Amino acid sequence: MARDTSITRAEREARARVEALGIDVGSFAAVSNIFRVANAVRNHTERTLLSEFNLSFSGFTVLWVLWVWGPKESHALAEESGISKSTLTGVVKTLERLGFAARKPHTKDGRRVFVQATQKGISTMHKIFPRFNDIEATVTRDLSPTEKESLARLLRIMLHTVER
Amino acid sequence: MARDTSITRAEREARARVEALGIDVGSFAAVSNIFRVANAVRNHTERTLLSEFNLSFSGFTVLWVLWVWGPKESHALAEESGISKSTLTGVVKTLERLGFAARKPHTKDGRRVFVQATQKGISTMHKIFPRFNDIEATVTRDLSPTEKESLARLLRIMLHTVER
DNA sequence: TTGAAACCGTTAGGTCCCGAACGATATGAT
DNA sequence: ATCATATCGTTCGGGACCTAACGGTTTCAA
Repeated sequence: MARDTSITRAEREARARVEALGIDVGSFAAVSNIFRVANAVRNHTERTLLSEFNLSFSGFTVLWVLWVWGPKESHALAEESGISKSTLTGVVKTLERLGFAARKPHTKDGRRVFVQATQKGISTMHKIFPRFNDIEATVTRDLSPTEKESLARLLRIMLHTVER
Repeated sequence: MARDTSITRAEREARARVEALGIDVGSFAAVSNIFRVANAVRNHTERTLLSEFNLSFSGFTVLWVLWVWGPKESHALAEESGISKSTLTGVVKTLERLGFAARKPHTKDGRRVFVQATQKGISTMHKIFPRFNDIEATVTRDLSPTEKESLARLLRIMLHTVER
């Protein structure tokens, strides 16, 4: 049986409304579907996995960054996690309360603060990440390995365009 | 000059950390790059365009759905916008305060409520949407039309997998 | 050495966001 | 006709999220 790659009713409706305005439908389709997929996967992950650990998606992201990169200064951690510095303050507070992360003042510069994952944070990531990857595998199960690679490649091109 | 399609330093670092755990790297790369791109484009759009109209990205999305579909009941509007019913209540309140949307009670069923875009809401969308599409075109400018179509197609497959 | 400028993380204020619980309304079986 | 059940939108509590403003710290030039 052929895979269903047809556009959704919603997308068809949107096009009809939008075509009159001289819109670039190709860009529109690409970008709006990125939002749809990201939103769906994020919500699903929060509900079915992260809630079990009292983690928000951002909390998970921040902890993941700390796990991958080791201790990081706040501004760099916020940047890498894709959130603002002020949001990070709150997220780290929550991670501290949960015992997943800790603050560590800079020895030389009184303004700067390091954040690092605790042992509990790391062992929790060891529990969560394989299950997170299961979700990633599930939501991409109808793509071939080549298609997954192609998808990642196209997104990397966009990322490169956007981030500078 | 060849386009830069290489993985980022962050992604390389992540792989090193993660490969020991028997992770499906293909799914990981595809999904995590979706989040990165979605986040970057969303933030950029809010800062450079939507803030001008005091709209959040969700507010914009909801108004966009109303523009495309016409009046909708709350539960369907929330579903279509990818947010919960309770969140929608707040977003619609904001849209009402801005004069972009209005509530309309159901004539037969006292529980149900219709939401619709006002004239001001519609004319605002006429202003915003072309500029939103400009952003979409910009962030995809390094993709060929064929690549954009391919990207949208792969995402539609995922959407189809996730949404049922 | 002292004062302006730059930089760092936090706080303040407002909206978004969710699940759970709640009141109001409708439905359907008895 | 009644009462349990289902459904609808809202409220509540708590965290996430942003920008702007802030206080503390460092840097660097006069």
